[in-house]
Amino acid sequence: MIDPQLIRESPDAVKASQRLRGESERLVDDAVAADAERRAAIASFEADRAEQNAFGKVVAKAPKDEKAALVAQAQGLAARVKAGQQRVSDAEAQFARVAGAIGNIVLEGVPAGGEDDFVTLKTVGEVPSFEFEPRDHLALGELLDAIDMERGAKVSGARFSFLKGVGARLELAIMQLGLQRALDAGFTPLITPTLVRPEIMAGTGFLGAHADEIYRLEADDLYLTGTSEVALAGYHKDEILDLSNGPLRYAGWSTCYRREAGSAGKDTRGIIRVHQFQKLEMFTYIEPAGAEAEHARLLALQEGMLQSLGLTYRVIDTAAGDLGSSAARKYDVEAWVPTQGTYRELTSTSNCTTFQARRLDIRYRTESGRTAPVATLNGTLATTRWIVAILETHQRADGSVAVPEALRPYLGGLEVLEPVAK
RNA sequence: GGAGACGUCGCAUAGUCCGGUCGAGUGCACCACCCUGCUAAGGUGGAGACCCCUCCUGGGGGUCCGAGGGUUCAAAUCCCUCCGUCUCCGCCA
Repeated sequence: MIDPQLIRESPDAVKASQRLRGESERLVDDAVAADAERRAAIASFEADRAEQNAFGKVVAKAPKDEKAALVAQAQGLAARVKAGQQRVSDAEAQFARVAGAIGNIVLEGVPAGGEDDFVTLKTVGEVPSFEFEPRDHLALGELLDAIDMERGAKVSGARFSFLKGVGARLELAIMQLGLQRALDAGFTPLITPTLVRPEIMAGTGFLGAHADEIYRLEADDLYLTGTSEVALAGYHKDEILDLSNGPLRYAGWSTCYRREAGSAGKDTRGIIRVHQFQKLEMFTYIEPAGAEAEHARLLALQEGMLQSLGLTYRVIDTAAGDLGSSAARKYDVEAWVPTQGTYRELTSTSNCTTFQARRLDIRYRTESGRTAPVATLNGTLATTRWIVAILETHQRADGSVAVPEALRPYLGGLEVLEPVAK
């Protein structure tokens, strides 16, 4: 939810943002109208209510023989109050529906356009060259006996896998490395629930346009989360946070579930796009003024991880049309995947400014003692998909894979992953 | 899964049986001032959140007793649904 005051006072700014996203500008006019109706309904109801309250006191204090007449007199007033109350709740629902459909105001400098209109901010590392025909991550994973897609399919269906042996250890090592970096940067680790209530899912903005991406357990009316961001944002729902000692930073570790409903035929080979994976996610609650600096900080932590793993990558500034509704700006870090000859997303970090917090009613106390919505930011620190880039980048002619130094402590000192004879 | 108890404006509680004087009392913690004087006690006053209006360093009104409905002129109080917490029993890892 964007700031209602902004809709009222600067509808043109909101329209400009909608234009950049390629979304409806008329929604803004509708929201302005709904807001006016909402306020008119409230003013009218409250006047009636005040009258009723005053009258109620007269009735209570009246002598018995006058009560019956007064009660009869109050009935009309009561009917008016009830109708007014209905009008208010209708008007508020309408406003919430219309205003809620407006995406977050994109930040200055975000490129206009859709998925392909991103701007590359930088490219780091050399594109690796091989004196042999490089194998893709699944071929390597099978040589190493690290990835088993066939049995994944047998047990759970397409886009499920078993990580086995060094594959399983590699996933844990990546996660542990990320967790250590997060701890060093002052984040509090959280292992989060992966099943959440509908209002948490809706509050974090995941039940909008991409609702069909999400698994739902009908019998229990719970959703499986596609990222721990959902639980991390819901964690402080309805709270007034104390940010006087600085922002709150969490590192959420969870399994993530995605239906991949719209991606039939895309990335069908290997573990690039699967229904279930592990992810370590950073999440920050901060005063709005510090949000952009924090965004840079999250991005720097992500880059530090890729650098430590010896990966070649680029950083892109996602175009407005490709932002989720909660995000005001999003940077992706994409690693070079040799056998695909392209960069693939390993991390994503979004600045949601106050949009998400407003919907979840998460506030802090300003210096003047008032409450105001906080800003929230999130960013990936490690996921299962990283295995793809690591295996392919560090492979050798014999199918073995050099372990990046940063990971070795988490693999019992292992320096090379060797093919396994089956 | 069965049975029961409970949910009050930071925390702890009163109030609910029998609807109106609850515009929600009290204690602790908090803030300001006073008194005293020294790591404390006492006194006085003030304090919450949200929304609307406004002649906007202020004033006024409304809403909030877990959430949502209902009954009523009037609901913390009566009724219904839901959510949550606790206790006991059963079952399972």
